[in-house]
Amino acid sequence: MTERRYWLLKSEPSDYSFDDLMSEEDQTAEWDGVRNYAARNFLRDDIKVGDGVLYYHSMSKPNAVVGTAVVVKEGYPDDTAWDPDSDHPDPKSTSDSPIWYMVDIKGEKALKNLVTLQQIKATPGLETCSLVRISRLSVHPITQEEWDIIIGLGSGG
DNA sequence: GCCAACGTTGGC
DNA sequence: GCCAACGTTGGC
Repeated sequence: MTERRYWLLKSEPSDYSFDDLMSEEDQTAEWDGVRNYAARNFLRDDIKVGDGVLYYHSMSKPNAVVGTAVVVKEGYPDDTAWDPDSDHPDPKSTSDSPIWYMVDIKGEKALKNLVTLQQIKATPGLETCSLVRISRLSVHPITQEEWDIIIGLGSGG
């Protein structure tokens, strides 16, 4: 019995925004460029096809969850690591022994209302979520309860 | 294996 | 631009 899990993925909108994702063919993109071991482990080991994704804009005005997506391909080697022309090359990672992993996600829909970091910090049930506690991580596991609260806030209810 | 120095992320 | 938090690196 596989249980659906939920994740929060961070991106700087000036780098790759939720609108950029929704503009892709099939609204699908590789989630590449993660160069942090904790985040890598989630991408490689834990994120499965069908898992729910909250798309969060960092370094933005405002910093906020802006939309939802779904995982359509699970952990596979991030080939941008050994592309010297990519944005995040890492010569230690090779196609024979990859270090970094990525997943593919498909954008679903923009939230009706942004759910800002301020709101998240001020909302009972969210104030201890991973995003608040470990702000530097780019991939966060979230619970179903946290997912439900954020979706509720985001749909204006 | 410890720890200091340094680099990066990201909120403010 | 500053600073806190945390990861990585390298000397010992």
